[in-house]
Amino acid sequence: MADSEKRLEQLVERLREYGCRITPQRLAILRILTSSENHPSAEDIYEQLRVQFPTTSLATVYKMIAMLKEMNEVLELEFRDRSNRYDGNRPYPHTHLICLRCGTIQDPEQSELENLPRQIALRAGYQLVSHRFDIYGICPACQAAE
Amino acid sequence: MADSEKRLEQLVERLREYGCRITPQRLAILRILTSSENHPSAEDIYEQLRVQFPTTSLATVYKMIAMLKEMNEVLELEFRDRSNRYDGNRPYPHTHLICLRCGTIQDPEQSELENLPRQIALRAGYQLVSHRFDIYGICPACQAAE
DNA sequence: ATACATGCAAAACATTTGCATAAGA
DNA sequence: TCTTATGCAAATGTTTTGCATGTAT
Repeated sequence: MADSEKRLEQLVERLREYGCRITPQRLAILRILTSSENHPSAEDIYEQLRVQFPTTSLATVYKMIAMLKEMNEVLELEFRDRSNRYDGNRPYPHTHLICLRCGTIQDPEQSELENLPRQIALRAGYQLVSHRFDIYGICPACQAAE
Repeated sequence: MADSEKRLEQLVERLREYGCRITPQRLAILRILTSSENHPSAEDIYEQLRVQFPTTSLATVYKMIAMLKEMNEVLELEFRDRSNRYDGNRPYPHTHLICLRCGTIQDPEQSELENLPRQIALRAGYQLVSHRFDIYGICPACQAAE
């Protein structure tokens, strides 16, 4: 898909500006992140990475993610009871639909949250930094399967 | 405060119905939870509990929390990078304002999310279970202090 | 009396860190 | 060449679990 290739090039450029070396492992991680629509976990990324780099480690994946977080180029969705999940295509806060059965995370068509986070923050005197809006439920496929 | 006492009695009643024993430790944990406006962590609860029960353990706190979660009588706000935080007064999903500097968690006056989670879930064919709406920023006190 | 709760210690588990080796620039 | 990245192993920190002892009912 053209979109994910464009995003890949953009990320490579940003890494270069940032003074990072473009290693084959990093390129592969970026490719996995940008071509992924399903918010992979670090483990997911690692599994895919091992296809090309059988001796790679989870530490490499985590170090790359840490770097991308620092650059605000990946969105981290934290879960204490499972692995964190990552979105390298939309690295800004946005609404997520999360299936509690199969673990799928998708972005709904529209979300109309608009500037609610800003309004609420402002009203309470907070300086807005970020927000998180997750909707948890059972996805259509899991409903059909039960 | 009358509200928190009423909530406490309600919880004790629910525990009894559930077939749980009302131990002094459990009563104290409930008291800490219901009288707390600042979304304590398990550690916070433990520290307060130790005042009355110097030999108590974190395991006791966690086991009690697990029981209350099972009964849907406590809301757990999960954070991977810090401790989870708990709300025993409003055990249903609601909007949170979270200060990234001092860690305070408060509930905004009004939130006008209304039935947005339900609408979005429905539109995507999901069966709604729960949601999470967190707004992260810097609270007024921390802004003044910098 | 007896089933359930407590509290200690050890386990679990994702993520982070230290460090020697490897390899981009 | 020389600095940065990799990948192994060990550490971290919160939450969970096992089990012997204690206790509410």
